Amino acid sequence: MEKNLKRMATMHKMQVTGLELFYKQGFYTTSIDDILKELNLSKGAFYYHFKSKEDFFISILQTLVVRKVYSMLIEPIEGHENPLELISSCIEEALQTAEHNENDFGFVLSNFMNEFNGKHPEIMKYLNDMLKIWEVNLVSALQKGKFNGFVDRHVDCEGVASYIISSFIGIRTLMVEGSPTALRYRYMQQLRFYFRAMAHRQPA
Amino acid sequence: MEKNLKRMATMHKMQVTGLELFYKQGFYTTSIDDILKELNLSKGAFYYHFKSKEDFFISILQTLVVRKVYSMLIEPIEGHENPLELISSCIEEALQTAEHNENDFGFVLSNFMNEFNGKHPEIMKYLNDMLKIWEVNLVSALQKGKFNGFVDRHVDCEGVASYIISSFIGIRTLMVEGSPTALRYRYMQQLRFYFRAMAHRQPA
DNA sequence: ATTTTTACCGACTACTTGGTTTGTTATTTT
DNA sequence: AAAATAACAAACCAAGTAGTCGGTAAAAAT
Repeated sequence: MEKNLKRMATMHKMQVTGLELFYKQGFYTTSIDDILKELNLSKGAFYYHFKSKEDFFISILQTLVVRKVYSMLIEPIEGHENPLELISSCIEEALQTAEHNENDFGFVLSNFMNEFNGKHPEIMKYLNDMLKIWEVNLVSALQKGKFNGFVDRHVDCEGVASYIISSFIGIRTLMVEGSPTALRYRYMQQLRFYFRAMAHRQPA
Repeated sequence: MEKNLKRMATMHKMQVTGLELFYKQGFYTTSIDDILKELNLSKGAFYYHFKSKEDFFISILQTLVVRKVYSMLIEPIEGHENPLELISSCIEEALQTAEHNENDFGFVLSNFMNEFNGKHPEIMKYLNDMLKIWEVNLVSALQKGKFNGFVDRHVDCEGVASYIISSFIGIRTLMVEGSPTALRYRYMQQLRFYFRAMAHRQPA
């Protein structure tokens, strides 16, 4: 067990640094040596734990990225309050986090989708699945909101969910360059305007 | 003059094939040899016309990409009709074009922004400038729409413009995988819903 | 105490990359 | 016709790249 701990610790260190550099510099433009140099480890160590660079990346998706997505985008919208409020708050927080992170390079999922598109179907499937999970949770939150009288019953929940995801991917892409604070502010105003238009009309 | 024509022709061929492959496979993951192989040309030819790979790419941006953006996103929204109609039609057409293009890899500008972010400030500036041009034209179209009584005067044109751009970038990223037709349909419905909420209330 | 296994080192291979350089050929210019 | 130049071809180079492999120190198992 003690042994396994050491193994896990080294693998974890590599994965964390790997994600950092892949996110910052891209997968294909980051060499394994780049990662190993940062950790003072050697090729031997890497290929002892992982069988290839791709295998390494997939393990990062399965361990680190999936958790990030859950904690940032999915868990915050669970609950019985007004989903339109939950969702907009969740997105605003995600944007603020990105904004205060001096090294922001966009939305992890869409960045990698962009890079692996047409090159690696297996990895694309992982990324798509994660987005799908977010979408499903958005849809069910909205449907629950309908049931609880927060959301107008004529609203197309699937449509709204994918529109939310689209605009989020886009604003995250825009935020990497240009003034993120102003962008976030404007974006949130429009998102809330969009949400108000589909809120349940309270009988006066 | 005949000479200059030949020169231009060869350069143009290289740029077209270059854009094709860079767009499909990415800039850093496409070698110059890949492009030259497709054209049965040699390294000597390439470095006779262009001084580096980066220089080559910038020339592609300045000649091909800029025109594409203008003809697809900017010219269609010029006019004195209802800008909300012009914009939604323009976007729908852009999405349909992408959809029927069997080799679609997303929105050219955001794809490249994604790839060059943090790596090449000069190229990033070119890409940002093009996006900015689109934004400025969207804003002025909306403002004109206000003046002509198509758009509600309380609308924040800058906010709407960047929200449109965000959602477009996002939907184009999503469309590369998954069912583009369904995505486009849902997206356009939400966009039009969003637009209706900001249309000038006709006095009944 | 001895053997075995874990976790790692670092040199090495085979290959690709952007870019240089030295030709070569057809076309102008003189 | 001779010289010059434009437009390429192709061999070449240095710097990387992912991945392999023999070795090794320390810990675990026997």
